[in-house]
Amino acid sequence: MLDTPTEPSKSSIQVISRAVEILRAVSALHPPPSLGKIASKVDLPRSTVQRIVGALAEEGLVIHEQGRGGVRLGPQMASLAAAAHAVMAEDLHEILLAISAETGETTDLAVLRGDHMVFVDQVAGTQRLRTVSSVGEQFPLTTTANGRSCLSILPEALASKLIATEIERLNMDCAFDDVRQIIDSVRATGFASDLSEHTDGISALGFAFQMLSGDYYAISVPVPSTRFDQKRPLIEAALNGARTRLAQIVPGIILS
Amino acid sequence: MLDTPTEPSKSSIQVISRAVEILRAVSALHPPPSLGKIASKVDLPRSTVQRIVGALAEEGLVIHEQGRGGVRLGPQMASLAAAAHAVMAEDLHEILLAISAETGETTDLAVLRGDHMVFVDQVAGTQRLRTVSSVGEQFPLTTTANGRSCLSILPEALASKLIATEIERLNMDCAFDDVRQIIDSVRATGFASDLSEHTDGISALGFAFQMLSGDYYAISVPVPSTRFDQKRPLIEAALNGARTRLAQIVPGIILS
DNA sequence: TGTTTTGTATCGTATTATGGTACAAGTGGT
DNA sequence: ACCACTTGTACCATAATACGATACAAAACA
Repeated sequence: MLDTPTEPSKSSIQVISRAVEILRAVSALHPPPSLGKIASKVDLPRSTVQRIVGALAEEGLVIHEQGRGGVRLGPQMASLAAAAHAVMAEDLHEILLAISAETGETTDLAVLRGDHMVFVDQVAGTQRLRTVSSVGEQFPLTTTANGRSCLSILPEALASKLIATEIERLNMDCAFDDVRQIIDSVRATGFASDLSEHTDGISALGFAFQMLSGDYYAISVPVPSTRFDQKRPLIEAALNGARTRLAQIVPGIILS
Repeated sequence: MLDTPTEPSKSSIQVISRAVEILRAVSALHPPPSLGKIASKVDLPRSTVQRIVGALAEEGLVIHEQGRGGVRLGPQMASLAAAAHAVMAEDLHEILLAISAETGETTDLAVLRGDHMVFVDQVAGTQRLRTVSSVGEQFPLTTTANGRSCLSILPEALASKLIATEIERLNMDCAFDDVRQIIDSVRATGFASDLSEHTDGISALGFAFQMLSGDYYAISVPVPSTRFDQKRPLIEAALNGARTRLAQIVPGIILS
């Protein structure tokens, strides 16, 4: 039909491909687009767009703006979204379990929310002496392994802003460039560490990734500083395993 | 092809309907289902399911579990999900704007997270003397309008548990049944109120709803108690307008 | 007023998805 | 070891399916 030089467009159902393309267009175009706008954006006949949008609307994936024309993502989209989120949460939890099993240490999952890291999941370690922190707790960015790892993959401007505000907020005695240097070394090694800098006696190792939803997550393994050096290779191996696992289940994910 | 006594299945693209059905099946079946499982669940030939799943996989909406078979919701689903969430947030913000314009008062949006209400959005009122609270703040359930409205639409068991724990946590002097009675009256009137019970001098009126994502939200209008009685009819009207607006843009929404 | 864009509907055509069938690999039971 | 069953993958003739040009009323823009 149309030569597609950019996309091989292998063998699959065209309608679904087109429908997804339309959904993307709807979510991208900001004043709720009309059928014509969508048609020109995805380069399809208006009538074709009409049918597909009609089908999507019947499923509740899009809704026709009441009154004047316009198509927006619908509530059923959010419903499926929630399901997808739950699945990802499960996947991440399994990854935490694996890390914890390999290292015997506690493993944490945190997400960047505003200017804090917020713990959203945790798997306790099997060691007698183990670190504790609770889901929902908030942590700073510049002094923790997960915060630092997130900073290392954030856009330059945003990272700088967050660092500056946190230095001011916490009245830290370190200089802005000190933090920058730490972040640079995180980028170089792929791992962020925290050597008793946030909590005395606790060190941590971690890495970060950005979900396709746009959220920044970080996995970190905090351990008592007394055995940190000894266990570090083991933890790094486990974290690398988690990284490859993540890359498998989320193609195109941005890893630290 | 097949008689569909339950569903008229008007005129639309079957593939999309089937694809959505399959997506739902994938998200519902808990051990990541195989093609066969999906096929029997949605009552379609395996080969058909294979093609559709293949197409969905090419779009990243589902992924084949590595190793042994199994289909899960994919990362692109979460991506679209995030877009849908953003759209809903915009819609809600517009509703807040409308309420605030109609009443001249501040309007808040809160979501139930764990055992707290968390403010997620706010539109400031135009009155000289206006209430203030900040996004991210947390509020208890039993003494606030938005908390009470959420309790009124929560499943009975969960609501009871949350009420009990909060009474204990806050060392409240009121009895469990007192709160239950308040919630019952919320159910009867459709509005939850807070008459200077949470913050002295501030009263509020609100209602709650459950998004298709499963989250419980509440919209509330806090006003200085001095003018609460006078403005109450106006606020109720504005809130009712918001309710109908919500029902329009989110068909099937559960309102308080 | 005229002109463009909106949503909606119809309809003949051939492109499209269909689903029956088949095969190799792997699993669980006996 | 076996068999029975399910897994993912592939092929292909068929007709049902989605296609898209065309048309129309209404509303928005100029």
